[in-house]
Amino acid sequence: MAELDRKPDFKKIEEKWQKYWEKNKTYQFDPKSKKEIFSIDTPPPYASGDHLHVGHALHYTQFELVSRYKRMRGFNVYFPPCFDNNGLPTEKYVEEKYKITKTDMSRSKFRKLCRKEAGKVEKNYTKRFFKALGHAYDWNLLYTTIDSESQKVAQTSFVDLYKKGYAYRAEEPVLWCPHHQTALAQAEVEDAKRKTKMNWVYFELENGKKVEIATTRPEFLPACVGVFAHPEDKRYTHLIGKKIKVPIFNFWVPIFADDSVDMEFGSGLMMVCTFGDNADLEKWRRLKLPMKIIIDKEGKLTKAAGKYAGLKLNQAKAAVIDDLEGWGLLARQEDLEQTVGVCWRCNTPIEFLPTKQWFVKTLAFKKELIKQGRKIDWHPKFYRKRFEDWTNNLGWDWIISRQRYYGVPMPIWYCKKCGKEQIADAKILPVDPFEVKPTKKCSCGSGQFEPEKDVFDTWMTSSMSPEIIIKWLKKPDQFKKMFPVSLRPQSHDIIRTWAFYTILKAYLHFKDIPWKEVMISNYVLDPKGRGMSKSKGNAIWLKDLLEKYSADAIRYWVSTVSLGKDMPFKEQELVRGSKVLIKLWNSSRFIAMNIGKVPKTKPQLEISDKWILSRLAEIQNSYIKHSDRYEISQARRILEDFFYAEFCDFYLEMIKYRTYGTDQKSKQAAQWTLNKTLLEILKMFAPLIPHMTEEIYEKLYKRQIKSKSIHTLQFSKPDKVDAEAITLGKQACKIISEIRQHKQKNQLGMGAELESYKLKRKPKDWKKIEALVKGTMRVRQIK
RNA sequence: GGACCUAUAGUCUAGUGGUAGGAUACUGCCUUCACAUGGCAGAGGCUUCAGUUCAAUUCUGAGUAGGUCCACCA
Repeated sequence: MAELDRKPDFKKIEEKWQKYWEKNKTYQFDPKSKKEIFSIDTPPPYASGDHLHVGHALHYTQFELVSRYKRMRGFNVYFPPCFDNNGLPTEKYVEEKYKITKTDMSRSKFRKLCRKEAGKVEKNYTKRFFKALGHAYDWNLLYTTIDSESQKVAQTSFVDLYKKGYAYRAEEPVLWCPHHQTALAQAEVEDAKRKTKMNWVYFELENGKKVEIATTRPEFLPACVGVFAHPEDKRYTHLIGKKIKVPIFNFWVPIFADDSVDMEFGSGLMMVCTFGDNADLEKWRRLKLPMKIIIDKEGKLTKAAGKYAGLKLNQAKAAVIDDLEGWGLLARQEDLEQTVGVCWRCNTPIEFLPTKQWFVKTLAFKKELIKQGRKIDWHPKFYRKRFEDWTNNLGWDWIISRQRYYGVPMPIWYCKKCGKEQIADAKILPVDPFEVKPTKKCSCGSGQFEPEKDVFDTWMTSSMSPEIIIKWLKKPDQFKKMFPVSLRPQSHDIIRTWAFYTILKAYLHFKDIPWKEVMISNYVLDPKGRGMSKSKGNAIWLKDLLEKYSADAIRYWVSTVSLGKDMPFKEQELVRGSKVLIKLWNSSRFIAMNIGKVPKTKPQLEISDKWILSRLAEIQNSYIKHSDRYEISQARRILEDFFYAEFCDFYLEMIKYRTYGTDQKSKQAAQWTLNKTLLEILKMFAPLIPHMTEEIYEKLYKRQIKSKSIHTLQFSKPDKVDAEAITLGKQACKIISEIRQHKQKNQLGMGAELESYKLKRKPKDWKKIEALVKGTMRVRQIK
């Protein structure tokens, strides 16, 4: 065995092996292998900037550990890297970086710019993130969400859904972000709390009397289409069916009765406008009220709002309140805590705007989707409930069209004459309808078409990620063999989007589940427990950590985190990781110095050897049991406890008197046991700390084992456990601790020789461990 | 309003129907013999109440606190 340096140079070791793995294609998928395939539907990181904080490191490393573990469990691992460079984030990134808006240039020019920028970011990510952390991707399998194969899959998916009657176009009020000026899906709307004012406004009745109506959105007065009261509200029953005059605008609207009105809220009278909020929309739909639209796509008021036309919503609100006050129509104002739906990207409150959009039928399949969800193994399992809650509560079909530039084009044209849509033939996909014309004439006979301007919702592509990674269209045989894929790792915030849409698509296309298992990972919070982000200024950057700690130490920290729990980031966890690495190095160094030539055949083992080998077997069993359930942190803890508290603290001390001594048989038994135990320990640590274990493997084992890398080895089958050896070993450890305490109390070094020692209590089988204890603690006589 | 998760030393974390294990920080002792980025030792802890039980930190119920999702939000 070769010797190890006194101190390891972490950075040098890391760079060396990162290069080696790349050059040797250590993690390449082997399509010819007969091993069972384990495929991972990797989450694509947004290539929209270079903000890499420890949260990303955690998220991506958590399942990267799994890929390494599965490889060593004997699977043929299919682990593709990927980037999401599609959709809004990229578009916004480019707009911000160049200080432009997308309308400043042509669509194709803008898209080129987006691709260029995304490409730069991807390179940066790869080098400074995935490779710097030693991630075991097969880079040949790289995909991005905007590349032509992904576009083809997304478009093919749409064409298939259209043919099956699951995709339809309709004009109706949709959730609208005035900032991004696009329609949004329900999943893209989040709640935000804010303070606002409740305004008590006077409306005038037909008899000239005034009544108060409370509203948070007086700017919507011009869109008022009715006033509602509860049918049992005695204050107002006499008004039902009569008319009421809207202040400032002085038009009359009817007064209706409806159960949904809360008598306690406000004055008990509710004004309904098209569309101030969900409740308005609901009543409009149910009661077929008229529609008065007073806002445009930018969130400005239209001509229908009279003198307020052209103002933005919040300006209009201020102006209306001013006028109400000036004319004595404002009874009073109250502070109010309000929750509003906002765009998840820009926090702009969403509005309702009727527009023509494409939808995918979703509401009709709620029951089936929940059934599909139950066929999938969720880790941890309680997240399945969240999927079901979301599915049960869905109120809208999925809007798949977006009014953006950068994204996958929708393969649709519209007849200029009759307006009928023509969907591209599956054979010509991917297609940009701006660049290609339909081959067929419209059924009305016209050959003149208008291309669809909208692009797909980014989830239209992402929801097909299992199909994309295993090449649904390019390699149908492979697809058949590998679908559903093995594992989807993802974070919990996108269960309602990514997980949901992926399950939906697999069902609509194949009546199947997309993956067998889902692994939901955590958020890293800052040390005070808040979410980490660049904008909050509390992010801890990976770059800074990598300057201070080794990649393996960071990976070690990841392996301490349990699934399903968000955790605040604590730097002290990295200190522990660094210590474990040093301990592993030093113990290996000690073994290398003492091991000499390893006997080829199994020698006659002594009691301490049998003890540590039995314990090793027990550890191997539970390590595998936990890892198979993705309980990486439990597996790691069991392994680490064994390595520290039994292997280093006791076994290595137990064999010193034998390796330094003259009894060759005893020495060889110790060497044989050391050699085997350390190798298995290294293998179990290998997925967690790949650089350090590879370095030690190279120095100590490469010559005796054929494998070029520890990472392509498999875990050995655990030996049978010798129960007696375990009991005796435990007793020996207990007695050794007792003698250590004695030496400590008497201010003796641990290596000091003792003439005699009297045990507190002699165990039953003392004879079997007497020599071991005496030798280890250097005591001549034990009574 | 409904649902889910969590509650263990200053901090982080394991575990159990019967004396709660470890890390980190703190204190003390120990440097020829792998390791001071070390070894050994010390001090310090089960959210509250009720129930089941010979016995509850563990099981059951309720409460409290924190986190999360959904609904409501005129």
